[in-house]
Amino acid sequence: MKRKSPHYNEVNRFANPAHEALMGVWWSGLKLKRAARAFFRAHSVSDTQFNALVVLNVAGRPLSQREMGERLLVDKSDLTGLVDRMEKAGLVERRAVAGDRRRHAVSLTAAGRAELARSEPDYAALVSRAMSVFTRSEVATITRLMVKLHDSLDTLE
Amino acid sequence: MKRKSPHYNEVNRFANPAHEALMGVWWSGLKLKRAARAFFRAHSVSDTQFNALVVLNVAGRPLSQREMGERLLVDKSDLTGLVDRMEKAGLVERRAVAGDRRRHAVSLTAAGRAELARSEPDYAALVSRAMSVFTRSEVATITRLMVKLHDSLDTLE
DNA sequence: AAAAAATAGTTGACATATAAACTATTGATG
DNA sequence: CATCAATAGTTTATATGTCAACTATTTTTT
Repeated sequence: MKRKSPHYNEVNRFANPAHEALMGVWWSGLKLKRAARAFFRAHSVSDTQFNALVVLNVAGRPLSQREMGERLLVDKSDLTGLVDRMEKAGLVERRAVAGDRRRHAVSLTAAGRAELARSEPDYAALVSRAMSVFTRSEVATITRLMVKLHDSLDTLE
Repeated sequence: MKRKSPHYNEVNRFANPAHEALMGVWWSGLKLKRAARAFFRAHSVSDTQFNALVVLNVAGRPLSQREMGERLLVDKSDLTGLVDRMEKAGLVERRAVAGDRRRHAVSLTAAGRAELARSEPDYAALVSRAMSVFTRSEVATITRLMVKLHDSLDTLE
């Protein structure tokens, strides 16, 4: 199987090993996004919308748009359009929140749950395939190092 | 220093360790993008444009838009707008390619080189700060595992 | 309680990203 | 060389993402 694009560390010559490692994560993130996008093109939701469905499902309760934004790592202003599109597609619904008229409670509809059930098995298979090159120990290492990077990036701001 | 957002592995409960690891990379990529965006807001280029300048500089020769797209992992159609904006800002220029009238050769201008020289030291400092939580060995591990993931994702398509 | 600050969401302006359809050009193949 | 395929770039439509300014509402402070 041929590579479509050069490696980031072939394109660049990194003087700083830390920079090389960071760019590896950056590029992997981009590649994951592209792979997810390509995968979800065959489904009736985008990767972003799928993630939103997962977030709502995992929460197990309606979430405000702010809460969704926190969990999806996107700006609150993006939720307006995203929830609009998903509501139009019948995947979620907005409801009024008793006691706070600023807030909307966003929840899954039956159709949203159905779409999630339809996509998840294929998605899980894709993830397994992508990660099959790693040993169990390497998988654990990735998780540990990414949590560490996560924390480091949070303290940067 | 307080965390602004919950960990991805707090928000989700992953049944599959491989999925958890993959989401760690996904979220780190998102966080890196956000950090880069915030950093470059103080400069006269965006993070995407900075990366484009780096790619041109590392190549050491004019690149076609297709070549830039390959190295930046974006679709060729995005290069039209990106190069437009950068050309308007005086950072790069398009020139005709002798022998192929389809192609444009995109190269850095003096202003582009100057912007790169101005941004790079601060950027390098930021990278060092973000990666300072890792040992030398961990840095090498990240690079190794990300190259492996890279290859795995390429063979998926 | 009145004033000030914080919060939730929307809007508008813009940058970025993809896919599909299109034009122009070049290369490959009979 | 004549046709057909591939390539480079643009355009258009749509989705995603950010920020700043704004409205409405709630909470905090005084």
